[in-house]
Amino acid sequence: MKSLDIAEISRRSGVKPSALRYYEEIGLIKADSRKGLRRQYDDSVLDQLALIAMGRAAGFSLQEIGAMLGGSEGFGLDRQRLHQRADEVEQRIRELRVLSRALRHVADCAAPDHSQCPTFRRMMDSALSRASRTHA
Amino acid sequence: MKSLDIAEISRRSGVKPSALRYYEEIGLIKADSRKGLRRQYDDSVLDQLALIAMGRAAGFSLQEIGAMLGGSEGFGLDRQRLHQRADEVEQRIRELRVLSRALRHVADCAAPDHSQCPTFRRMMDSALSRASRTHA
DNA sequence: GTGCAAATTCAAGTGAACTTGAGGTCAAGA
DNA sequence: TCTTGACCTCAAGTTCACTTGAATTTGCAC
Repeated sequence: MKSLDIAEISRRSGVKPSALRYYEEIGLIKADSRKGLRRQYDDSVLDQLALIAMGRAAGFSLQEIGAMLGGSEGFGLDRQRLHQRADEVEQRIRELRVLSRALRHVADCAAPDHSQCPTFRRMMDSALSRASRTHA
Repeated sequence: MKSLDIAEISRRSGVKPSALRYYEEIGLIKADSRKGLRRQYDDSVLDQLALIAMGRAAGFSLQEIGAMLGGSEGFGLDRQRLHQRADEVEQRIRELRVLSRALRHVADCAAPDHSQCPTFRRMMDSALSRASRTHA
């Protein structure tokens, strides 16, 4: 359980000190002690920060992420909700796979107008039908 | 090539009229005509909007998305860059897979402190080593 | 002990992506 | 023709996630 200062945490996580203070302010992470005024962190915050970054990448707000990670505090940890969140992430992954394929298609296909291309149409149509179910 | 009004586009895409006007303002989409003042859209904008939504989900800014989709305008379309973007999307997908597994793990694992759990540690360590390569 | 680079707080500022509101226009149905 | 509801423009406001700057404090190398 070694203690790391804010600069070290910042260096290892890629998150700026100002952001680390902000995360603390909104209750996402905490420094386990102070050396004078200076924050000292347990290295487990590195895990937390990695999860936070992934959560952000998945499109969750910091509040939502806080609810997921901090759920264990004060007796919470809604396991069903967590699986639901994982489902959302997997849905997002499916979207991104379509996007990746679409980008590569556009990069490779000679057709000037992709809306006519049957391959492209097939991709978009399946994406669109899935999307309409989502925001319906 | 049927024309749809802004309400219909909004309904089918899930994007609010105000956002559609905003997208037009920044050059992401365009209405192909006006009926009086009112915008009339070609239904191909539905494809574009779906791609925009996926791009947003992948974490790209509207400007970046504009550069990807609008590249064909005025002779651009950097195919290599597009493959590079697809690579980025696939990297993001890998992150999200880790997140999904981490969430399900936390939901299912009885351990109170996951930083001790070897399964969890393995996931996080691989994620962390990949992350450090990214922001190094 | 002295100096100073690096930390701290707190308030205000920033950029992205929209939304809202006020005031005006107009297509279409009764 | 007249009404009316949906659309328009343009400026200003909002939220989120931070960043920046000013004023202050302090751990640590010398």
